[in-house]
Amino acid sequence: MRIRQRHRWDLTPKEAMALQARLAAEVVRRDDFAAIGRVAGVDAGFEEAGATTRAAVAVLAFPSLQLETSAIARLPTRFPYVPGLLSFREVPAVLAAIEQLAVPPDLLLCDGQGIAHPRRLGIASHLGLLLDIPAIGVAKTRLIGTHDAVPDERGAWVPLEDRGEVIGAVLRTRRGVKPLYISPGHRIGLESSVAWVMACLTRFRLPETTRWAHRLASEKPGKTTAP
DNA sequence: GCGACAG
DNA sequence: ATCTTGTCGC
Repeated sequence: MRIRQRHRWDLTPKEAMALQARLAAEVVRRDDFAAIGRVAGVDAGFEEAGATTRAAVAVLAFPSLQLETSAIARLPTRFPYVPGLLSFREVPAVLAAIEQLAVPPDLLLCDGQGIAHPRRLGIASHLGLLLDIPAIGVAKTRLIGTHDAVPDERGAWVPLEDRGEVIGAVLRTRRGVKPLYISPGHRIGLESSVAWVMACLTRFRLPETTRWAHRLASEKPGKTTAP
């Protein structure tokens, strides 16, 4: 799919923060999509001690959750990891990977936060906005916000709050494991976000989309089901 | 000034 | 994220 460049990427951390504040106003926090038959997972890994960013997108058919297609892109890393500015480090490579897809996915599950972010523009919101595709943030740990204890029952969740606003959900995807931090990215509400993440789970802590994307972005090459 | 801090 | 072996538990 072709992607329209909406802004530059060679920004200073200060400029990046200002841009986030502007883009956040455009994020749609309610369901805005029709039938979803293809769900994609996106993630990034690093090679050569961080000099190269390797992004991957894995497209799964829904509801079968069978891998339909995937794409990988490698780009020179040009932004440091700064809490709150993760998208400026990973999104360029992710866009390069998604650009290789013939058909755009109907829903994106991103590694990281959606609106559960200081300026309400985590990587899932930023990516969803740039592609104009519904997106959900699926993070393994917390960036901001407070919450109560999560019942140790698969599917149980409690609201994640910040400054008097509910910005996400802390979801137990499996008994006995650390919960996931789910937050709307773009064009989807909180309850739906939780429901879609649950719908992409099988027997593991992470949804299949995320597992595939992470594998493609970080697994050492040369590994194959050899006899 | 002192912690917290997605990947 | 990444550097890395064995080990505890279902």
